[in-house]
Parts: sequence; C-alpha cells; structure tokens
Amino acid sequence: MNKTAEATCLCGKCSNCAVFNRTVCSVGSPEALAQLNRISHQRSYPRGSIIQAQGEAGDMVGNIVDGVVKLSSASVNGTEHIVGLLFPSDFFGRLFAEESRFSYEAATDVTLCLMNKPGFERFLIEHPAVEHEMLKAKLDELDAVREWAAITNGHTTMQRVATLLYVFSRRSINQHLDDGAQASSSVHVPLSRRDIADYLGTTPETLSRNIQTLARSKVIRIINAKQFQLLSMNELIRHSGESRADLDRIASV
Amino acid sequence: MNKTAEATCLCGKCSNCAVFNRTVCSVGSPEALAQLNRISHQRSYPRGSIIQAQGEAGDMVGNIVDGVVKLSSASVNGTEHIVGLLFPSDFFGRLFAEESRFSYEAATDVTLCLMNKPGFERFLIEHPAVEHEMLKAKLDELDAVREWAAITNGHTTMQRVATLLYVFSRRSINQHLDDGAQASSSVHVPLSRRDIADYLGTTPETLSRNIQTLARSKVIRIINAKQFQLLSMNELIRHSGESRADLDRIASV
DNA sequence: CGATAACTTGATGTGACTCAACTTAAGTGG
DNA sequence: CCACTTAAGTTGAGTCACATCAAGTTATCG
Repeated sequence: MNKTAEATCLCGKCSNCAVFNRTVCSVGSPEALAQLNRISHQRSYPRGSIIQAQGEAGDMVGNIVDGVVKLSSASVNGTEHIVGLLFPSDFFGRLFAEESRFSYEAATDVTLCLMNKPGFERFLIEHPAVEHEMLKAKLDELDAVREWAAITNGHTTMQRVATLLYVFSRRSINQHLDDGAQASSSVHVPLSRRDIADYLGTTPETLSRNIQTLARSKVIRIINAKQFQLLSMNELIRHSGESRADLDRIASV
Repeated sequence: MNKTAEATCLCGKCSNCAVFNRTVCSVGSPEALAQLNRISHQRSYPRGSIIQAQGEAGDMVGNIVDGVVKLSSASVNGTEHIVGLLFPSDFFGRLFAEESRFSYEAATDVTLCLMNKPGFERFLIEHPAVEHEMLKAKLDELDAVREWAAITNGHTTMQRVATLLYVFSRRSINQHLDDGAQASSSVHVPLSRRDIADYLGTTPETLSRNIQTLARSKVIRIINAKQFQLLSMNELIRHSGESRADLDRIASV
C-alpha cells in the first residue's frame, strides 16, 4: 500500500502507476504521458476525509490508486445517500463544471493521483484520443449508474444485499487474484454497515438483519464485519433476483 | 407536430432542425454540418413503439426532435423500471458499445433525427469539438441520473411525485413558453400513470392516491389525466422535501 | 355505442423504518 | 497491556407507508 503523502510525483513516472493500464491515461502518447507526469501527484487520505465537499468549487480531479471513495448526496433533512462508489483506476472529480453536485469522501484509507482540474481539462482538449477514452469510460459509467438505479428501485433489500455481495465477490477476484480458484468464495466489503446501507438505500438495522438471515441459511459465513465467505453461490444468485448473466454484467463495470 | 415518416432528410438542413441549437450538433463546423446532413434523417414513431429493444445490437443513434422516449430496464420477473426519460434535443442510443443495456421506447408519439451509429462514431472521432460537447453532455447526464437516483431512494412517494410535477412544470416553461407569466402554473405530463409510476419506482395505485391527495389539499388541480394546474407552488415545494434551489438544479438538466 | 384500456378508490397484508436496548469491536490513556 | 470509553454492529418490538388484490369509474377507440 502506498504511503505517499502530499508529495509531488513520488509515484515516479505514470508508467509505474499501479492502476495505469486501467485508466484513460493509458491511451496517451509518450508526449502526453510526459505532460501528465508534470501535472499529477499522488496523495493519501485517511478514512472519513472529505476529499471534496458537496457544492464546493473543486480544483482537483484524478484517479483512485488505492481504496474506495464514496460519492454522496446529502439531503436537507440530514439523510445521506451514496450515489456511487469509486474503486482503484476510477476517475473522480467533475470535469467541465464549476462545482460538484456531490461530495467525495474516503470510505477507506485512500491514495489518489491528483491533477489540477483546469490543467487536465486543457490536456484533454489537446489530446482527443484521451478525451475519447474518457467519453467511453463515462458512457460505461452512465450505464452502470442506471443499472444500479434500477436495482435499488425495483428490488427488495435482500435482493440488493445479495447483489452487492455478488458484485463485490467478482470485484475482489479481478483485483487481488489472491488465491485463484477459491478467490470467489471470499468477499471483502471494505465499507461500514452505514455506508453499505446508504448505498443500498436502506438502514443499518435492516441490512444487518438481511446479512444475518443469509448467514443463518448457510448462504454466507460471516468471518468478521467486513469479510464474508460465500458458501452457496447459487443460493446467493437466487436471492439476488437477477440472472447470473445480469449480475456479471453489473460487476464488470 | 412533425408527421415525417421514414424519409431521408425531410427536415431539410440541420439548420432548420427544431432542436438544433440545443444539441451537440450545434458546435460543428459548416463542413461537419454538411456531413451530418448526409448521415441523418428524421423519422416518426407512434406511442408505444420499441425504438430499440434491450440487449439488441442497435445500429442507430440520434436526437429526439419531438416527444418523450423512455429508457427502461426489464427484470426477469417482468417488472419494468424506467431509468431515464429523454426529451427533445436529448441524444439517444449507446455509442461505442455493441448493444444497449436498456430499451428505448416511445412514451408519446415521437420524432427522431436518426443517424447510422458507426457513421456517427466516425464523425465524432473526426470532429473532436463535437465529441468534446458530447462528453460535456454525458457528464451532465451522469450528474442528473445520480441526482434522480438519490431522490427515488431517499424520499417518500409523495416527495417524488411533488418533485416530478415541479420538474415538469419547469420543463414546460422552457419548452413551450406558451403564455409567459402563467406558464408555470400549468403542467403537462405526457406520460401514462404506469410510466410515471415506473419512473418514480412506485405503482399506479399509490401514484394516483398521491396525486388525488395533492388535489384534495388544493396544491394542484387535475385538469385531466395528463394536465395539471399548480395552485400553490410553495406547498408543492414543501411536499417535495427539497429546497427550491435543488429543485431548479434538477430541472435544469 | 359497445368494448377495451386507463385510471381511481377501497380493503388488507407486509416489508422495512423507527426507537430502544444490548453486544461486540475499536480506540485511548493510565 | 489492560481497564475504560466510544463507536459500530446486532437484536427486538411496534408502527406505518406502500404493494397487492379487487372492484368500480372514467377515458379512448374502433
């Protein structure tokens, strides 16, 4: 894990970046990369940090290198709703707009690759190939957000919980590749119950009840608050109310 | 209303297009416009038409010229959830992907400006200024979808209904400018109760009850199933659970 | 004008939120 | 390193908003 703090380019060249080949940066020419190296630097934030507050005129954008960032919207009544989760290689920040409608907050300890927003905006305009990649990424994101909206709306809490567990299990396969064959049976959800509940549009109490129900019926085993073992993938899929194909499609974004 | 059916370029030049200056097309050079003219044509579809089915390999993209298109996702159990509504000047179709995850369906009679997808994709790559505009539009759309997701999740049905009515009232001001001062008091919602319910994540029954409640408490007057008069804007805003500023922000997209 | 669909209204059951107590985990200072 | 404190998570009881099923009413269209 990167412990870099507030230093410019401690990550070395972008070519050493842990998430480089999964970001839009990867399509840049050597000349473009050199320019990116100049305007970017890594920085770490502890869990709970507000990276950018709702409505604030953000002057930074960048990529998640490590950790999870939550994108949330706070209502007048104090309710917070998480409208998105950003994972390593995901882009964060609101390009081409004064301020962000949402707040960016570190859901875990995170390491970011930060870039000056106006600088990166200029960079994009000067490098259409990268901007093209950014458009494709945003189109994928748009589909994913809509897909998730359809899930949180038309499904029961149990279905959402099962879907989330499945998606995180797929995600951890892709990321850690820790132990090959059995990777999918172990799920790490690095979020607090409150954050998961806010993301699923429910409460920590209801969420807890559903997780315990899944455990009682031997679909999962609770290792600890953030770690689960999948005992029956088929049962989990059944509880999700989605087909396996749909789930994989959701997980792939 | 345009009655054009399946004819190539009956709209004449793009410069005669009803929605031209609100679309991404408007930033194109004269040369670009000429090219757009060649690859585009208008076509009308009656209400209920499937413009593109879910999962189908769509070969068309374009702009809505008139009417409302619903973007929906059908679940395994037959439930349909509307994840987006597209209005005149909005772009439809899934660029840079084989198939669309959602179905596009005419919620009213619609007129579209259709373009061959591969052709338009090539056009975008050849015209970075237009692609840049497309990116900006998609970034706005992303914010709007997330904002709407936060509303449908954290709010009661009454709040969603009030929000929808407010948003549609603002939208009709912008579009029709029918009678200036009193424009905002008359709201036209050109969707069926079922479509509205699917969009709000509720049922036609619950929706109807809420609308009737608003009418009984003199917040609105029901002119007919699709037409309402706003009697008390302040009360409507109060029922929405949002601040006026937030509502206007939502409506502006 | 009859038939079908769209919408409204009523009665009822239930999933999930709320409030509250309890248990476990995490962090802090002596 | 352990007692203490505080936060995070779980479990329980009660309530309510909303979905469901069903019947009635109003539009829409051939």
